[in-house]
Amino acid sequence: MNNKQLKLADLAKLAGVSTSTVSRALNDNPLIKKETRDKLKQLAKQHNFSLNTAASRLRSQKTNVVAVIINFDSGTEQSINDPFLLKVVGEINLALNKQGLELLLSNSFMAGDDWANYFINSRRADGIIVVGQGKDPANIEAAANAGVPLVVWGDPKTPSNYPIVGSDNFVGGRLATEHLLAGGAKNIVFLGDPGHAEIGERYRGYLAALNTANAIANVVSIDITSSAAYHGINQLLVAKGLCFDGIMACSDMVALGAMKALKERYISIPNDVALVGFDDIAMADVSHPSLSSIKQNTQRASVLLVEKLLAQLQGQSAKSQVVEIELINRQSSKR
Amino acid sequence: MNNKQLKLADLAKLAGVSTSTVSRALNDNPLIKKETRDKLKQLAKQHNFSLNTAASRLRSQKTNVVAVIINFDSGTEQSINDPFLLKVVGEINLALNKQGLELLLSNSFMAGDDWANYFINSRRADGIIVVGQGKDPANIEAAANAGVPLVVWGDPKTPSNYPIVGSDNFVGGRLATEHLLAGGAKNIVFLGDPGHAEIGERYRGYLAALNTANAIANVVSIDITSSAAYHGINQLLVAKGLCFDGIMACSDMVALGAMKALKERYISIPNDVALVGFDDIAMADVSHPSLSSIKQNTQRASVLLVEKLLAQLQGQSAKSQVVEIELINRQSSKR
DNA sequence: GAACTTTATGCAAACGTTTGCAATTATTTT
DNA sequence: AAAATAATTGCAAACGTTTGCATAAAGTTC
Repeated sequence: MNNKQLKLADLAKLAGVSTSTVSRALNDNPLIKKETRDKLKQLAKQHNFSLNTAASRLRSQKTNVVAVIINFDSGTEQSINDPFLLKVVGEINLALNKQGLELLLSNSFMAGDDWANYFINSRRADGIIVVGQGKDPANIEAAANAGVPLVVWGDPKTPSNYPIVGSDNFVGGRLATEHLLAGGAKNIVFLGDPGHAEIGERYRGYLAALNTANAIANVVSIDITSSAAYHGINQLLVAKGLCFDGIMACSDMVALGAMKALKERYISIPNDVALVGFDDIAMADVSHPSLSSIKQNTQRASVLLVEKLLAQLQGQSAKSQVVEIELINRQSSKR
Repeated sequence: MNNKQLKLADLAKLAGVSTSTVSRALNDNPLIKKETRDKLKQLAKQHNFSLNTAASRLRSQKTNVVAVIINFDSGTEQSINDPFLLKVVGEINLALNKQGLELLLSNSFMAGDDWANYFINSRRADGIIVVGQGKDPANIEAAANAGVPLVVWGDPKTPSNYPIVGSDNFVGGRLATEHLLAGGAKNIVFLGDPGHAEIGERYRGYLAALNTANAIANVVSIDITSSAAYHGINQLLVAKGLCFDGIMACSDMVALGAMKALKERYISIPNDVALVGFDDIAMADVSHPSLSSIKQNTQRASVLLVEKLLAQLQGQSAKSQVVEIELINRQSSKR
């Protein structure tokens, strides 16, 4: 390795041109003759040169970095280890990279409350992708009002002055519930916290389906974790016995926690209780019985999120958008 | 929001001091009187000021950013969506934040082959954490030889000139196998690719345990994905019938894929075939039967990784370190 | 109270790019 | 062939911090 770090000026000297020319060449600026551009790029590669991004960012006021914030409700035990959220982050990473953008992974612990300040004013990033609306949109709204390029993964139907991309949670909830009803379930428990935006929509979808079928709602409001679900269902069984024959879970992790509780009591799935989850994480297919689920198209959503952020970075505006969902029919609901 | 972005000089003018004083104050430099420091910090907060990191990085030659590279073998289908890898990233994120460091999430697609160049020379990050050794350590070695502060999550026993933190895979493999043997299994399949460093160690642990018990080895070499495991076990069953009564899987995802294949054929777990996985991901506890597994202490490992990286950033050296593992005994191996 | 040490602050020069504008060269038009 | 236009390249001034050194103020010693 070279002892001292090459800079633009050194490269320019080597090539016998000015730094401006090299800078432009490396940025593929058509002002520079194609021939010269290619020669300089090759020289740079040859000498293992790479631009100092700090200097570049300082001068150009652009970072090519996007901050991704995993946004938790303060009350939840749901953590950065949640498989679905991490899956979304993984997909966003791929989508960003495809656009030549880098991903600064962050969370409310680092960023504090004033995201505009922490990320944008400080030139850490050009824009923000928020994963999860949380119960309190104050931070997001503040950032959006400050004019920060910002997109959110969440419930697209929530009125907002920033674009939200997410699944059609209402339809998802309805589909799942209708599917359970069609399978013969009469007493379907909704397992999850309707106070959370996305889950609230799923809940309303659930209610709509029940309403059409003249069935009665039954909510067990719990935190979005599998262990909360496990305990929630356990408690319900202890308190009231097997008073239900279907569960619409607000997430697959929650569904799996519920399944565990049922299996431990030798309650048959799907015969005694049918179950549908939400998210279609890898585990759903591998669990036994395999878990029927509403599949969220995270890949498509991630591409959309990045597109909409890019649009904002270029001064255009962007709207919320719903991503299609799909019922994945597996064993846990088969009758 | 203020129309124009405040800079250090503006703040200095407001306070009636020089920019140097403000800069030092905000960096908590003891050269500045405590009283002045506090006053200036408060002023900064009041005006929603935040340092331009681009300028700061340019001048100070430090970024406070760590690049995390998810390092895949080129041949594998294992993806950024792998729950275990993402879990590790999540833990590393927390550990970094605790030290005031930020996390640039990357992968070989963005970084190319010359990591020293892409991350360090370009001042994108001060150091690198590589998650996964991959089969070919060339990129890692090149970066380490270039003097880049670097740590790796992987098999700590692999000889290297860079610190590797990871579980005691040999002992893990041995423990798992001994556990299966103790449960009465005679023909234990090792499910995984021993060519991979970490898995190779697990395999050797498996062999050691078999050796002591005079049992015969049987390897089904597959990619580290649950679907590869599913198909691998299916094929084995088709080809040779139920020729085994135990499976030591190289990961939980792999174990879950195998379980699915077994259950579909109504092979009882653990009675006909006992199973132990590796990683102890969330799913292991939630699956049915719950999956016995070798628990990797990712949290502790992440803290160690960050510590060792920090040491290198401060010019000290750091050694590879083994993190304790633990057998989590669940239903899939109960006899 | 002069000479020194200690403490607190300011001056000004970097850090390595990008980019508006000027300058040069090559090409076309008259 | 001169004039006008187009195509390339270079000059030099930013971008907003940090930091070595100089300076000023305050405290200590003889």
